[in-house]
Amino acid sequence: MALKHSKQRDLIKEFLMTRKDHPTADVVYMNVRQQNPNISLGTVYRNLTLLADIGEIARLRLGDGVDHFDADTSPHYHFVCTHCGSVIDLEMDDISEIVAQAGANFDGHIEGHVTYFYGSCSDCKKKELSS
Amino acid sequence: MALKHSKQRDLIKEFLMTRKDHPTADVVYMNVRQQNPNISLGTVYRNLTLLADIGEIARLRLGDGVDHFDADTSPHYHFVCTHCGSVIDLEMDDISEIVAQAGANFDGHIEGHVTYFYGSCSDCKKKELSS
DNA sequence: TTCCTTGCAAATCGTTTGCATAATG
DNA sequence: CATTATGCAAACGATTTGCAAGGAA
Repeated sequence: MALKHSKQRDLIKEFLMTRKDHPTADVVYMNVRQQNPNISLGTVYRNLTLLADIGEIARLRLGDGVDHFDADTSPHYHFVCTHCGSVIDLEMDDISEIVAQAGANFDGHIEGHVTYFYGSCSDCKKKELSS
Repeated sequence: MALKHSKQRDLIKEFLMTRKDHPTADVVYMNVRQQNPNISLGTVYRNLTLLADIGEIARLRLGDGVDHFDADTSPHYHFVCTHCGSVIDLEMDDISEIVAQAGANFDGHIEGHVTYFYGSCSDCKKKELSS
């Protein structure tokens, strides 16, 4: 299972690093195909999974039934707009103390947590007000 | 769209109320079929979705690719064991102040958040130690 | 040459849906 | 009677996988 270089994998990672909007596998596929029209969707999925497994990218499960991917693996939280589906990084203080709170009355071992926020993004909020 | 009574829906809700382990649609189907062998999986899905939509049950998306359902709709948090997949209720203090923290530097409107914790449940933790 | 990676297509899996029939109010 | 709900099977959408061929070390 030694990792070998692959042009496709490089392309996928490079593309992901240019985006801050947490694209899905399909969006990655559409875009990467412009550089390499022969790349297959299966290859995109395989590489996204591989990159996520080795920690070079993050896989986001945001309850919309589709996985999103993020080249930014630093700890941060996401906001999901329930109107337009956009996924936005939040600038907020660390809340990892909730892990300690969760473990206080629990006899297993808590390794981490998944948290995301939802509501209306600023654009959709404006549209609501003006309608 | 007036709701009509249905024996199947009652069965599903009753079954769910007897369980604290947050079963999936398939588990509901398997069990409810013992009372009504003719019930179809489609009916189980339709009713779980309906009950979740009207707020009588909660749909849990815990990143394992399968929806779980919970008859307990009171606010509480869940723990997911990454080894055996079990889903357990946590007894912990309210952490909804994280919504305010998330909104501090955000110009959209945050309506809520999804949070769950993961790690090893007490049983799996024991097995790890003894191996 | 070894064996990891790809492209392609078929397969999987959870979930949804169309339709004719049955049950409810 | 007007409608909602059901059973069945087919359809779906996202993701995974088997396989033979291609590419990296």
